[in-house]
Amino acid sequence: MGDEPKNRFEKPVPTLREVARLAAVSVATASNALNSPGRVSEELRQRVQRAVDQLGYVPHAAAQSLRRSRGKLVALMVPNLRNPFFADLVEAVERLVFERGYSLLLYSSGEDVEAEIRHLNLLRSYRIDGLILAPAGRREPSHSATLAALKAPVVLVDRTLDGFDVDAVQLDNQMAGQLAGKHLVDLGHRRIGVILGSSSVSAGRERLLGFKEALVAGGVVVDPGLMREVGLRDSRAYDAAIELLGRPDRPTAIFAGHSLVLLGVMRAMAELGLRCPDDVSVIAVDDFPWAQAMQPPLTIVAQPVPEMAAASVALLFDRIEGNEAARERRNLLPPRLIVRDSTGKPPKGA
Amino acid sequence: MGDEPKNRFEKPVPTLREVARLAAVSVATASNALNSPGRVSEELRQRVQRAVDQLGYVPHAAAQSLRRSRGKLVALMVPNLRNPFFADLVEAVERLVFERGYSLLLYSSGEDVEAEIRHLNLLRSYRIDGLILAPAGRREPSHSATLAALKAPVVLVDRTLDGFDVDAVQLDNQMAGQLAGKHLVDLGHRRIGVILGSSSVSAGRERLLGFKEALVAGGVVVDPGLMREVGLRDSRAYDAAIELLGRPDRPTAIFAGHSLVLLGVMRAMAELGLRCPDDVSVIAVDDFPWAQAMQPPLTIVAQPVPEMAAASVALLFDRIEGNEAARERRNLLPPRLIVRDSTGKPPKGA
DNA sequence: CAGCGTTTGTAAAACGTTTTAATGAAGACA
DNA sequence: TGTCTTCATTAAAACGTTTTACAAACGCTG
Repeated sequence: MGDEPKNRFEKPVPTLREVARLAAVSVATASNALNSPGRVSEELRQRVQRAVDQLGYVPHAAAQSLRRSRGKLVALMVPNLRNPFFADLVEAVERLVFERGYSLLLYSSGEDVEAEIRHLNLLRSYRIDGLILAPAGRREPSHSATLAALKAPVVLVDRTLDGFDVDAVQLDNQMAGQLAGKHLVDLGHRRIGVILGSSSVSAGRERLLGFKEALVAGGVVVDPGLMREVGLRDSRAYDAAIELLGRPDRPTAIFAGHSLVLLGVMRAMAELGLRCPDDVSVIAVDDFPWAQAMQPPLTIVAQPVPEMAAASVALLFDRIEGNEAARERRNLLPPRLIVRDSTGKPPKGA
Repeated sequence: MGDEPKNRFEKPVPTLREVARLAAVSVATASNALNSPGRVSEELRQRVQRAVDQLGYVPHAAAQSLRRSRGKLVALMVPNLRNPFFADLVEAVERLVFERGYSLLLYSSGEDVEAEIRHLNLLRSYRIDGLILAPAGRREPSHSATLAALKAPVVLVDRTLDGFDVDAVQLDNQMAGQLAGKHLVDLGHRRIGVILGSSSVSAGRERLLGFKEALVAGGVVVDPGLMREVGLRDSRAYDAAIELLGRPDRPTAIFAGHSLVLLGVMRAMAELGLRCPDDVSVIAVDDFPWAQAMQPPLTIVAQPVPEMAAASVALLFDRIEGNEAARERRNLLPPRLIVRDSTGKPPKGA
């Protein structure tokens, strides 16, 4: 009954025109009062401000974005939010981006390069100001064109796309591998298993490289038979661990490429009734909240996530704000070895 | 060197005008060909399509959003990405939203109601089509106005805002509490400690309510002295657990309100050298990947995260697509008890 | 008071779309 | 043949801003 508008939302959103009318100035003046207060007398500025407050005016981002060509919009794409490293990264990036008055478009590629490309294409519509990308995997031929089509600065984080000249922020993965390798060698391990996420992502390759270096430097021969490369699904890490730890001459220590692999390894050890570190020492890259609540608390090579987030955002906004000067910059951040109780001397018999 | 444009991005993004020109039709026809193919002859449709492909045209979301009043933009705000429950939720929601051709603006309130309000206000500019909100805490006076100012449908998830008539998707938290309580009572526990996140979030209150019901139904008296309410920071859960488990008549079982609390409890038990479940049984709400890799694997009341995500998105798009019919709908999803090894009979002496 | 730079304000164009209303062409009908 | 429909196409207005270019008013200087 009645002639009330069926529309659920009573009053339309106030526009700048109405603000201007209420303040008895032109639209141009209203706009100036808000954006370049210098161009307008103090009196009018206040009048406009009052009108804004009274009406609860908020600028229409789409209209602004159309006119300027800046949408105050930044995109972040990660492979997988279930990986605590990326969850932390997203949380930190969101905070920093918000502080600058920007909003964050979030995409998850699900570790699937094709999905990644599809997402990037949808993204084109939004005319984002910049993109922070943790790529799903190795560089695809289409990457180049797709990213260029964005026409916005790109910062790569965590993983790189080979031969791609954009800014990048990464863990010093080689050093991370070295830290882990040296730690195990120093403890006296000589037969060491490695389970890697995927060597098709740059981070994995480099971690392995550093790890091998450390072993060689410690006079340990690296046995290719003790290395496994699982995809990015943890169940496969579990299988690999079962197989590696089930053999008669099982390794005395395992190096896991990242925390999701570690998850599989720990499940496998529980399954096989192996004790840590008494039977097998375990170390991995990627700290995460649960690492210190495990029994035993896990020895980890930690990534400085807040610093990585800060560096990515800083690099990105540097470009956004038009500092075209430098060519691409690569920002390597140092890992930190956190020794807890999952690593110890190898068992006597071994 | 020479007279190349200094601008880093060579060609400007193609516009619909240029598509139209290339296809030798008017802009209107080009637009129609893309949006309402029925209104245009097949021949022209194809010509336009070819031009689009050739130029790599992508519509300008801001311009579209200005003209229609639909931006293909949905916002999701969660309290904290470090909580694996929310990480999973975001991942699932992103996928579903993307499938519908929308993009996701992500915000994290950091469990801070004031930040939440600030975020919501920034959000107003974007004229989003809808919002999925997991509120940081209890309802604030400003919530009502702030959400209304969004002028977009809102779906609450995980937590509700009391007395707020919007669609909501939640775990049946009371049942979750009951499940946990009944499980412990059935095992024979009588002195049971409870550590809750915060009773100012609806989920916490309801879990506690159900838990008590189960105890009472099992003829167990609930001892208020064994209940602790910690904020949302895990360190406080740790302190509470240390205190509760340090007393001479320590409880034989602990019920943790959610996984971050559980984290504190497990650290405390390690600290105190208590074995699980031999000394103390532990159960919590919120499954997470690491729960089954712990020693022992943890008994958990799991939330059906994918279903919750699907329900929220479905409810939201139902509104977005204009089904105003119903009044608010509340969608309670059932929890599932996953019995692993962290719960057992109480120790003999107790 | 003429000339001139400086403020302060505004009208109007522009951004890239969608949509409404108008145009014209081609058949159908008498 | 003229009129009436239908259909495909388009010109132009609109969405809510920012910005450019100009006008008016003011304060100086000589």
